[in-house]
Amino acid sequence: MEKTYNHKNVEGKIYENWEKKGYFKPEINPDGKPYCIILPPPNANGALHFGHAMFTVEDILIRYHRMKGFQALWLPGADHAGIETQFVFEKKLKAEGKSRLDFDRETLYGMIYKYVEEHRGGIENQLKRLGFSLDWSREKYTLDSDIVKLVHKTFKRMYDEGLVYRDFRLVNYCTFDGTSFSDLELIHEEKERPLYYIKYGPLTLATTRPETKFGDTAVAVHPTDLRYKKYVGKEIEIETVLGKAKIKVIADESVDKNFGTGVVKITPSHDFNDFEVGKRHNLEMKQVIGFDGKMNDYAGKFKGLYVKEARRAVVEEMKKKGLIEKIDEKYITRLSLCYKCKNVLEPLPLEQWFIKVKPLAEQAIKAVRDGKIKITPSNFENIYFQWLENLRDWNISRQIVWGIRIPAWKSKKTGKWVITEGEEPKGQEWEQDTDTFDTWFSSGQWPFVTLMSNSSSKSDFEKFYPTSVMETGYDLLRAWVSRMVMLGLFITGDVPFKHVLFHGLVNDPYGKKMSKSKGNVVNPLELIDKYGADSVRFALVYGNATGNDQSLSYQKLEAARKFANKLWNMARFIEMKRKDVILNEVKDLDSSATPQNDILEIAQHKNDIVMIKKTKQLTSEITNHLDSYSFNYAAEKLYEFTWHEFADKYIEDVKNRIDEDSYLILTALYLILLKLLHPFMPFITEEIYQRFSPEKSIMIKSWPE
RNA sequence: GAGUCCGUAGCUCAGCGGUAGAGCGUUGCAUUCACAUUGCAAAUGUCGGAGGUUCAAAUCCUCCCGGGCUCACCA
Repeated sequence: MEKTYNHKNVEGKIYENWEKKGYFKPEINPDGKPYCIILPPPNANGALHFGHAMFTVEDILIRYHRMKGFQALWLPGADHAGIETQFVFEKKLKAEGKSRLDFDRETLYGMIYKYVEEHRGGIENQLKRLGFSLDWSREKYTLDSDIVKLVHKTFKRMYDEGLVYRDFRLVNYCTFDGTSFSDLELIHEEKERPLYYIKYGPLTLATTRPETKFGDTAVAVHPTDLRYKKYVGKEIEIETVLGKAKIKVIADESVDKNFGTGVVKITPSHDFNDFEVGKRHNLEMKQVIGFDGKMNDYAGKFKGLYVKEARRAVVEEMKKKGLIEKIDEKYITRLSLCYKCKNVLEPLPLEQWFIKVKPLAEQAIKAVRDGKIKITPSNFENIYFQWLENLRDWNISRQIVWGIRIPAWKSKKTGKWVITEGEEPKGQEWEQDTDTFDTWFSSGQWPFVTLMSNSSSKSDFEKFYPTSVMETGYDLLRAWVSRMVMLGLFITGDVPFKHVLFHGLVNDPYGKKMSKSKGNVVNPLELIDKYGADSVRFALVYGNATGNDQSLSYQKLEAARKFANKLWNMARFIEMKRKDVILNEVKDLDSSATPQNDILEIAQHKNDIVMIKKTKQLTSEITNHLDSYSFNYAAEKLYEFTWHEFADKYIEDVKNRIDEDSYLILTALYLILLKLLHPFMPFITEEIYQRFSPEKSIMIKSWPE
């Protein structure tokens, strides 16, 4: 053996061998109980980042269970990542001087599809570099035709059961990206925005958005506000930038008497609150801002101006006409921004498909309350409950082409909608909805659609559903995990997973969130090159409690690398002593004839007996830690024991009194350590193991007892 | 505005009711006999602050201070 461990000579070769032998397939343990984790599908177009590297936790669980003899399935997949990917592609188009509007739907979709296909293998190879024991033969993609079919089916069934409806209402619309977003996909930002006090005939009201005044269809006051009681129910005459007009005064509970003047303009087409007020009072909807972000006919001479320009122009005009009483320049308002392009989102009225979430959320809450799903760390349960309890209906229509097109068809004759499982309805002329599903609508079905669509093994769904654990970053609790619970329960009648396990984020060495814009992103692949995958994995797990964020630590990586080297040299010592003590050639040092109990029988020396006991104790500790998802405890304990108990004390002791028996005991105990370490550091442990026990793999039914 | 997490050795973090821990760093000594080293030993903390509960609190409760993250349709 070489004097130091060199991961570069080992990792690629080992992984290739594992795959070739089919070790990652659950079928290698045909008699075992099923154990299944579905990999959170990375963006097919993306690159490896630390969120993915944290999936190490899943590999630890899978390897541990596989070693224990479970039929362990870790199912990989990739997500088309709708708006995310289309956004990247449009940027590319822009760089080439083109735009999405230059292409028809099919062409654009085809181009993005091809573009993604070119990148898709990348992320998969990167996951392999981390040593992940994923069953690649079962890999799925959200745009696979069988997945799409199942997603369509879900939508149809929800529609048939009254959970899907089409409605005309305000959506958060990005006029730059040309699509609406769900409530989750917004960034809220506080900004200084002038608050204008505008004269409306005899009244004065405060607003940050004077340019929407063309869409006002009422002015509202609080029902108990004595100041304005005499106006309620009447029409008042007002002077506007476009001349004289009349407007109704209404009374509504939602008005805050203490804000501004206690008078609000009601613009049902451009404000969420006003939309509700408008509904209550049967107000007319006047849309004055178009989906292109420009003012339309209602704005008179301001037509064609972008919202920002229009605001400036309107304010100027009002000032001239003496319609502005005062301006509070320091007013702080909260804006909703597009999470992709950071522009201000416009609430615009649009017909969309919505999912009635209440009945689904109730079931999802119940599943956790009843303990059918456990969440670790448990404090995330509160966030889960809180969100589901206050959930509003889910807008699932996206006005982009990159995604699964909604199987809804509108009759050209009657204008009525028909939902199918994907095929065009017959009989008359139909027009398909041009929108696609919110990405989370398909990924929210991931656990059951992946298992159902794996035709290679028809019983995957029966066997592995509900899956054992869903492990992911806590940032996906709402967008993804809660949706999986809701949709999984709805379609299958059972929870999609029994346990949710959250890991934290990996920040940069200074504790700052890694982001491209800050330029502090570290590519895990570089670290794998430098320290080896085992060390990266170990460093991510060691010294960090489950679910907590951590800062990338080069010291920790270095420590893990040294640990790997230590492990290597322990093996080297054993290898070197082999010839000295063993007279007859022993090929397989891990012969099943020397499990712990048998060693105990040949053990005579007091120190050997003690060490055997200690190792046994260690084994049960590690087993317990893994069963309770305390990966950091397990890693720390293994590190401590291997180095400071086993190497520093025991090997030093045996060194001076080595004979055939003590050698066999030492080797057997060392092999136990290797096995306990294998889920954490798969490459080096397998490499060493195969040197001691050729033709075998450390990962098959080898967990020590 | 609400929620949530964090504040423990120089740094990064474990510990979460019973005499303060790890890694890295620091300081000695030993060693090249498995270990581009390793081993042995040492130093370092009123466990963010103030109250409270308890025989006992870094650990539970309350408040405050500092930092992170998340959520939220007040014009």
